[in-house]
Amino acid sequence: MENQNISDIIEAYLKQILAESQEVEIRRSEIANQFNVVPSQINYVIKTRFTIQDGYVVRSKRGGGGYIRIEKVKLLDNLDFIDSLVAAVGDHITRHDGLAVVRSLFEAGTINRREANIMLAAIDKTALNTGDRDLDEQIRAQILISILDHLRYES
Amino acid sequence: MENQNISDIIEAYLKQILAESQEVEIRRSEIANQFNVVPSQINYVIKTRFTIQDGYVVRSKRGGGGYIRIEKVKLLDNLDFIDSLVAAVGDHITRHDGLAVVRSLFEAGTINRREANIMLAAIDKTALNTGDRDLDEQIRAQILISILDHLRYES
DNA sequence: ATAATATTAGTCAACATTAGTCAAAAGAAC
DNA sequence: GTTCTTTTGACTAATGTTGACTAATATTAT
Repeated sequence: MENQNISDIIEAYLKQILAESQEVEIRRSEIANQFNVVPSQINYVIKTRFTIQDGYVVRSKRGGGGYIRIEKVKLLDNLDFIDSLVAAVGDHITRHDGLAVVRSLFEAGTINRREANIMLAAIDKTALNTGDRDLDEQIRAQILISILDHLRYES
Repeated sequence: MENQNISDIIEAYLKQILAESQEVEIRRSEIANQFNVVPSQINYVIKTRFTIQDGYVVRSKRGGGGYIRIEKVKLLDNLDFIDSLVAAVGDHITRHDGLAVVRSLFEAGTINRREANIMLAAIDKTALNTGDRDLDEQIRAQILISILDHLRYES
């Protein structure tokens, strides 16, 4: 414990605030200054220690009055299931296999029919049609994973 | 909260009036004066926060007795509403404006919070990140229109 | 009526102020 | 000493602020 690196210390600082208040809002440069590190180290801390798998959702805004907001969310009981689907999606997925992923979610009761239809609309050939099949499959994978990550918690 | 930018404050001021009275009419220079900004900042606030995607219609007149009028759009029925959103999306749309479209659907009651979050996940920067901004905006538009078309006959 | 002037709002580009990305360098763990 | 993690900083991107210039409309003078 006496040999903590600075990232661990910043992590602990933020989590201490989160233990009491559900959400922290910081100005990146202020925290960087406070701990005497470069601003981008705050991004590193967030990227490695405040992921959705850890139960945190991060939003930010640039420009005047910009901020980084970290929110503690309640993770659902479906983590292994979501993890397995994320793994199945990988970094490329065909329409056919994408449909199977959505169907799995529906059959598991994770999403209802309306939600399934929205997902399908987002990944069907109307939506994804760049002319480059490989690119379409890549984007389809990213869309699915982005949605799957949102299904990990209540919002 | 402690360090809001002035544009957010002006936005909140206008929306507070709109919450009670359906329509605001301002004199640009008066508001600029009241908040101690240059007049063109009022245009910036309107352009970034009171778009048709957000559900607002803005009319103005120059010259003596000039004004800017902001009206919260009355949603006729779902179909016209979706048509207007499809038109607003066009063939390119930024994340900012895409978010406004989803928010409008939510506020209109066309979709619920869960559905809104799925839509947002499908068009956010995690999902669309090809490295080519123009392409991202094109795909974002296609995804939104694909979903909007589904909502048309589902609801 | 027409022209000149005054009074509004609109546009656009420069500048300012934030956060994000990425890869190289440094350090720690094994 | 090889690999993984952390630290750093140069560059990028998003958003907000400002002011000079333009455009539209109304009012006043002729």
